[in-house]
Amino acid sequence: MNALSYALLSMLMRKSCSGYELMKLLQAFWQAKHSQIYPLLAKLEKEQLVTFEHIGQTGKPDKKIYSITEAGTAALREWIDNQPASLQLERDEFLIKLYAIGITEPQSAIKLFEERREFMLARLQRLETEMQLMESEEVPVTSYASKQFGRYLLYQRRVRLLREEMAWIEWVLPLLAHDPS
Amino acid sequence: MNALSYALLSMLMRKSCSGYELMKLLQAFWQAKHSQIYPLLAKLEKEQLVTFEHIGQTGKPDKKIYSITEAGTAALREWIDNQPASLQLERDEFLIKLYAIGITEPQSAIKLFEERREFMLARLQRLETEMQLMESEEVPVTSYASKQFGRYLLYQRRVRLLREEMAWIEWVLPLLAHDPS
DNA sequence: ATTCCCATGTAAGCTGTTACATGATTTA
DNA sequence: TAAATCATGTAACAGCTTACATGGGAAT
Repeated sequence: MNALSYALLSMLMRKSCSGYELMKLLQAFWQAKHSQIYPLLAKLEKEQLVTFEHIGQTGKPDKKIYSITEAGTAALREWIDNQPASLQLERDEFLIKLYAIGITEPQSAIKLFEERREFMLARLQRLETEMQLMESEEVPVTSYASKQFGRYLLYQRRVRLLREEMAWIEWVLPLLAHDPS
Repeated sequence: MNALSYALLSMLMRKSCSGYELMKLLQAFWQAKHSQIYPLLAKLEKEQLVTFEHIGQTGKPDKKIYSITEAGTAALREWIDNQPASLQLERDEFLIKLYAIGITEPQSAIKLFEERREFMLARLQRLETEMQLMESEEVPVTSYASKQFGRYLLYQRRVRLLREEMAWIEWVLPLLAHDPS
């Protein structure tokens, strides 16, 4: 059982999903390609941590809707409660470029930051619409009782971090523009 | 040439380092184990993007000090200027647990967040001492002219994001504590 | 006494990406 | 007409982790 397995189980706690849907939703906090997800779901099904139901569709390919089982729920709870939260890694090519920013012309540096700002802004806007959707649902998501609570906290964190990165970019840009060289 | 190769070249632009030192410094923005770094350095040396000098030491193992070559510098600049900054991924097991936080007792949730806070606080303090060290150096790091400028911006970003995550944790904790259940 | 730091390297195995494969419907 | 979306799967390869290997000096 690797981290991605638990990420899938975690998603399925909120609602039953197809592999395709899981791939989309996972982008928010544990990016994975379909070629990794489909075989893993099959493995989890073999281990009876999830089950699936075949859904025939017209005009679209058929799909499998996966649900978490009681054994799956137990395995997930066990992991959350007892496994130390070890792993935490970041892979961001922008940061590599940033480190060696002095190697380029100031113009290139400014371009790099402006592209980053556009990218982050687009992300932030997508996130904010998703959050509004979440908050407009019947069941309030802002209390521990809600099944959406964890997701809500996760999105709050992402919005905060994105805004902070935007603020950092706005702080950096003048330092590049007013360069005397 | 993968991203890690450019990360190594990027580090070597600032100063020549041993593989061991590179591994330590890389933790700041592109975590990699020594078993990945040493063979890659050998490969970069074969391609003449870096050179090394053998340094004999007493009481400590000998080491190789790697330096970036002109070809290496050119390759790095080319990558920074012309390759679109695609990749950006996060792998944080805490976020998986967060998503399914409703599955655990509020006590477990609180424990999870408090551990996260301690971890982040320790990181923040380490970073802040490193930043003070950087700022106390003779050469000012806060302008484009400095070789440390990129590193300084990177650390500024990290401090900001860490502080924001701390603020988020402080915002979440009361929501968990004042839970009516 | 045990663990950590320095310092480099190899081998086995797991994780993750890219490419191959299929195919109707919708959007640009 | 080309590309994107939905939807699943396999195969080959690259990236990354864990374990094996060595060994003195310093700190706990």
